[in-house]
Amino acid sequence: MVDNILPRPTKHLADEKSDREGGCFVTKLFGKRAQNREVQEARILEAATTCFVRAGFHGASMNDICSEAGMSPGALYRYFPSKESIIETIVAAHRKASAEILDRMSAYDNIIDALVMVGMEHIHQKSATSTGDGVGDANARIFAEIRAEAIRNEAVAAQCELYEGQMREQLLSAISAAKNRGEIDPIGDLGLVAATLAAMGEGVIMRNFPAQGVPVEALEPMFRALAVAILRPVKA
Amino acid sequence: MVDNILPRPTKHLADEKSDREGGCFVTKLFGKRAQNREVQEARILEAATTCFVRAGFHGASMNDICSEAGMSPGALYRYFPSKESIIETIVAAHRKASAEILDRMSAYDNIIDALVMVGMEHIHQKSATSTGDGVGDANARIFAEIRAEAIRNEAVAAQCELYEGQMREQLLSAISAAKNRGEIDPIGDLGLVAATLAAMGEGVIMRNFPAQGVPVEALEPMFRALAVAILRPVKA
DNA sequence: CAAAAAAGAGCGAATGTTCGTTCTCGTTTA
DNA sequence: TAAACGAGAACGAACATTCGCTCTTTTTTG
Repeated sequence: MVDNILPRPTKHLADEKSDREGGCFVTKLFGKRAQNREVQEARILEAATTCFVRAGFHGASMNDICSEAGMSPGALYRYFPSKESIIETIVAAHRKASAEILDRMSAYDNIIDALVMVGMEHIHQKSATSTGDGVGDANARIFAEIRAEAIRNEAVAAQCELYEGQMREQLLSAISAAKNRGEIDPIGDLGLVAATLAAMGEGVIMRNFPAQGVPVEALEPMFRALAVAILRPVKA
Repeated sequence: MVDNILPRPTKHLADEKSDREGGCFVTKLFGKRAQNREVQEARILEAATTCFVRAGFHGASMNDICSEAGMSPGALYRYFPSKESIIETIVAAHRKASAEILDRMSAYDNIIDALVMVGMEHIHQKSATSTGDGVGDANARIFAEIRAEAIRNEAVAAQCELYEGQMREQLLSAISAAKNRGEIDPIGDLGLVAATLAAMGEGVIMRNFPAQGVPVEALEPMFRALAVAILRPVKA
């Protein structure tokens, strides 16, 4: 899955050569060829995301993706070794983008505001592997697909766990810090409190209210009420 | 060899005959054959549910379902005309079971208690088309699968909408009744409030906390806090 | 009521299609 | 000039579904 950096290896002389000429090595990493590779990979991921949003991971065929990317199967398979690897890349990008939203919590000195920001940013989030001009609810659709896929696909589950483990930790440490400085008085066990907040937030994200005509601003008080109810800020 | 070419024709006298003797009619509806049909259909649905929980709607093949049901494809296809129809039947049963939990809300004179009951009952809910001795989290798994399938499959989306429309109405009328009798002071628009409650509840159900070692009782205060935060009961 | 006919139930091999992937070969690039 | 790129036909496996057939149950007929 990771070794798609050197398609069709024929490894026997490769090491000798890269030892022999260093210029080749630099070209490999930063030259036109390498740049093109990145561009093509991005093109494939974007096309795949479009197809997956439309038909799901299993409903979209490799031919669909090829057509969407304007590429033949032979070409596409030079960049990704399998459909599975495309799915895993997209899942990882999606969950990573979610995790990065949590990084911004530290900019807030108020845990409630921080949580509201996390929720609202997720609502606004665009699919990490598409350039925005597709269906508006692409992110919510992909998210539902990922949750279902994680149940049956171990590799996808591992990708989710990788980033969601980080998210759990960040959430937990933010909450316990707020508790320690006397800002809140959460109901129940902190781990459960964090998990419940995350699960309830996910429920709203998946329901994709903006696509149903609900204005995004209307969701802010909902997130705030949720955070207040579970964390119980103490009066100043 | 050649003369058995016409084995299954001749429907022409059927109507006359069923008019002639009512006994046939009764036999058709309640006789051994009809009973057997129901038993077989249930057997297929249970086997299909097991396979779908294990591998998803698209990951499970008809052969898998046949093996699980101890039945040949030829036999199975006598009871369901397609895989699609099995999926739709299971989806409808699942969503119907959810909707029926809401029916019990009317037994409560307190809207908060009623909502907590709805949440907890969903946590305890077993898949409607299986006889319980399978994986404990079958219901949550199927639910995630349904949500993803509803995005791409119009028929499944319609089944969901049918029952979820009922659920929305029940929730909305319960909330507005409580508001009218001065029991609560909900934040924001009632429709949005109901939708948010449902979405957040779904998030918890899908996360399937009991399967992750969280005791079910621990979830009750979470549901209660959620309901209190969104509906804001007024002090007596 | 017995015999005959029809319909139902079941099996498992066969069918036609779709799909992910690979192969072959011509073209471009460094 | 050798490696990378790319196109598109081809391949083999898997899949949902159907077919031909046998055996059993129900219904009709003489």
